[in-house]
Amino acid sequence: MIRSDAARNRAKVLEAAESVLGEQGPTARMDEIARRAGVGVGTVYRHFATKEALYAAIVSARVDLLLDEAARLRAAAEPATGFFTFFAQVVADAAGKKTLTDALRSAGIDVKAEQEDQRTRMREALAELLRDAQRVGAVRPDVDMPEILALLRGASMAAETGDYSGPVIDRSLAVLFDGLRPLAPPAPPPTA
Amino acid sequence: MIRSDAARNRAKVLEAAESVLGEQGPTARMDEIARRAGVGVGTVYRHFATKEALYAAIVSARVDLLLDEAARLRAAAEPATGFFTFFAQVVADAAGKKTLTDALRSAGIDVKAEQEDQRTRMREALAELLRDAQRVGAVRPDVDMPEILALLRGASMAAETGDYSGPVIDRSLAVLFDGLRPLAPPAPPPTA
DNA sequence: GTACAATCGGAATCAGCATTCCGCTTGAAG
DNA sequence: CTTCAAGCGGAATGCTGATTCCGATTGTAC
Repeated sequence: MIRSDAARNRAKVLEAAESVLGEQGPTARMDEIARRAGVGVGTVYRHFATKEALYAAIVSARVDLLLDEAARLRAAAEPATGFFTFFAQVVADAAGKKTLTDALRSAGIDVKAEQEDQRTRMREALAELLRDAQRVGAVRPDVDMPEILALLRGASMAAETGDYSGPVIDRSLAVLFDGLRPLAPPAPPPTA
Repeated sequence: MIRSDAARNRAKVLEAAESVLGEQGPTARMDEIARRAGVGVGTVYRHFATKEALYAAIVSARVDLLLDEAARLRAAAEPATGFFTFFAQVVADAAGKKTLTDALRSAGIDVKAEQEDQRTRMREALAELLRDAQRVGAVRPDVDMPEILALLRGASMAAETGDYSGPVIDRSLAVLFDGLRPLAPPAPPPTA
C-alpha cells in the first residue's frame, strides 16, 4: 500500500520541481525545490534518486504531451498545417521555460534509455508530419529532417532564453515558415 | 619593462583558454586551461583576475573580429549580399565553439561595460546591413531587428552545440534566408 | 488503541572547483 | 656576476550545492 502522504508529497515535489526547473533551468538547487514543495530535501531524494532523475521525469512528461499533440494533429488530417502547428507548439512549449531543449539534443552521450526512446519518437512524429506536408505541397520538397531538426532546435533554444516576447517569436517563426514553403503556390492536391 | 616570459605566458594562456573554452564552454576548469597552457593556475590568475575576465577577453576578441568583418562588408558596397554574408559568418563563427552566444544575449543582468558596448555595436552593425539590404530589396521590408536578432541567436545557439555538420547548417541557413527574401523578385533599385 | 514499517526533515558529509597564498625561480638592470 | 622585484607553480583554502544518514513522525493494518 502506498502511503497517502507519500503520494501527496511526490506530487508536491513534481509540481515544485516543474516550476523551479522551468524558471532556473538545470542549475536550480535541490534545496529550493524542496522548500518550494514545503518538504525536506530528504523527501525529494526519497522520490527521485538524483537531481538528474527528477529533471528527466519532468522533461519526459512534457515530451509525452507533445507527442500526444503530434498524434492528434496527424489524426486531424490537415497535412498542410499540421507540421507548422506542431513546430510552433514545440517552440511555444520551450518559450520561457528552461527545460526542454536538452530533450531534443540529437547527440547525447549519457542519455538514459527512456530519453533516447522519446527522442526517437519525437523525431519520427516530426518526420511523419513533414512527409505529409510535403506530399500536399505545403513544404518545399527539398528540405529534409536534419535541417528541420537544426531549425527546430535553434528556435527552441532561442525561445527558451526568455529574452524574446511572444510577438517577436511569432514573427520569427513566420519568416522561418515562409522559407520552408515552396516558392510557387502549392500544386492542387492530386485528388482535386 | 614587461618580462618576456610573462608576455609569452599570457599568450599561451589566451591560446589555451580559447581552445578549452571553445570546446567545453563556460564549465571548463581553470586547472585544465592552465595544464593546456603548460603553466600553473597561479599564472593564469596573474594575467586574468577571474575566470569570467578570461572568458570576456576571449569573447571580446572574437566579437571585434566580427565587427571588423561587418565594416568590411559594408564598405564593399554589395548591400544585396552583405547582410546574408555577415549573418552566415556569425553562425559559422559560433559553430562548434561554445563561447559566442552569450555575447549576443540581448538582456544580460550583470554585463560589464565593455561587453555592453560591443553588444550595442554588434546590433548597430547588423541593423545597418539589414537596412542596406532592405533598401535594395534583397530582404523583405516587413522584418525588423527584433526578429532578426532572435533568428540569429537561435541559429548561433544551434550551431554552437556542435551537433550539426556544416552542410546541415548551410541548408538550414538557406531556408532561413529564403524566408527573409521578398516573395517577388527584388524591384529594380530606384536608380535603374 | 497499539505496533511497526514507511516516511519525514534537515543537519552533516562529501566532492568539485574557483581563487588565494607563499616560498621558489628567473629575467633584466647595473 | 649580483641583486631583487616580478613572475611562477601548485598546494591549501573556502564555498557552493548534491547526496547521505538517522533519529523523530505518522499512516495503516490488526
